[in-house]
Amino acid sequence: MKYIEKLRNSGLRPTKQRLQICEILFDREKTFHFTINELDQKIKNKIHNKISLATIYNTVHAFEKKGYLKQIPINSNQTYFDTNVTDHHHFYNLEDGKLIDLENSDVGPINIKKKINGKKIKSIEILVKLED
Amino acid sequence: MKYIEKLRNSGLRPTKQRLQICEILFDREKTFHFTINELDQKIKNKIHNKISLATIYNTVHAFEKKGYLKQIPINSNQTYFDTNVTDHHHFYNLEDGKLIDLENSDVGPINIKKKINGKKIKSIEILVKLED
DNA sequence: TTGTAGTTTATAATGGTTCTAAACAGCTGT
DNA sequence: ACAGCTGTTTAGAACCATTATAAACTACAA
Ligand SMILES: [Mn+2]
Ligand SMILES: [Mn+2]
Ligand SMILES: [Zn+2]
Ligand SMILES: [Zn+2]
Repeated sequence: MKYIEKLRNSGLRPTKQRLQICEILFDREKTFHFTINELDQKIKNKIHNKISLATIYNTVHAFEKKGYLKQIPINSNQTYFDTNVTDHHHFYNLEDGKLIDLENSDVGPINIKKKINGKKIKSIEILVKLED
Repeated sequence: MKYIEKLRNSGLRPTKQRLQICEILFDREKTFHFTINELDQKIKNKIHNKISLATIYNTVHAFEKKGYLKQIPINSNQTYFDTNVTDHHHFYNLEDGKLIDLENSDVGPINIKKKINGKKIKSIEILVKLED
């Protein structure tokens, strides 16, 4: 399997559950934006054995900590995660709650003129809300 | 009281509780960013009668609906609200979870080049995360 | 003053997330 | 191959911000 090495190199044991979750999360062309519940549904549809919800939470947080996933700041009752861990921006479709990536080339240069003493910028994220 | 008219004009009855919450929220020079719990604490410190937590939630949501407050998209276990309802951006201090306004003059023009068919942009918000 | 609709309140319910602790499984050394 | 260790999975409980409930209360118009 292609994820065994990746997990081992991160200090994570390549368990059956983690490998299956890796396939669902990372075997895709495009960025995957998801909530834990959406991931849980995808797992139920695509694999035959059961993975407990606790394991899904554990795995997502482990992957986040290792830098394979990141959270997206959205006001929702559920936390959104992103398989695209590069610095990038989002469209947020208010109708269906779905996210679309904006690559850096899709956005002109951002100039933050204000400075805060003793602080440095860690990230700059734009959220563009869309309506009909 | 200066808020009685404002509330009546919005179709909200100017109750004692709402007027007291108005004073805490809006009698200030600068933008107030807060969670429900922080507001609850401020209320406990500044007024003598009790306002139930349910009323605080009800009032904040009523004010949000009327456009006197808005939510800020932040990943936190609590929802953040903002008394500055204009379109503006934020610094987010990761150390203490505090928000600082960025006026539009603090940020250069933002150019979103990508278009989504049949959708129009409702808002553009930048979140600048700060670290030491 | 009286009626009505809007509001407040204590309390329960909801639901996403985290915790617990016992069973289980991957890995290292023998 | 086996033992032993430690990391992982799991069901279920706990947590806690938020929302729902429904009864008491209140603003206000008639
Ligand atoms: Mn996390
Ligand atoms: Mn709301
Ligand atoms: Zn993304
Ligand atoms: Zn603000």
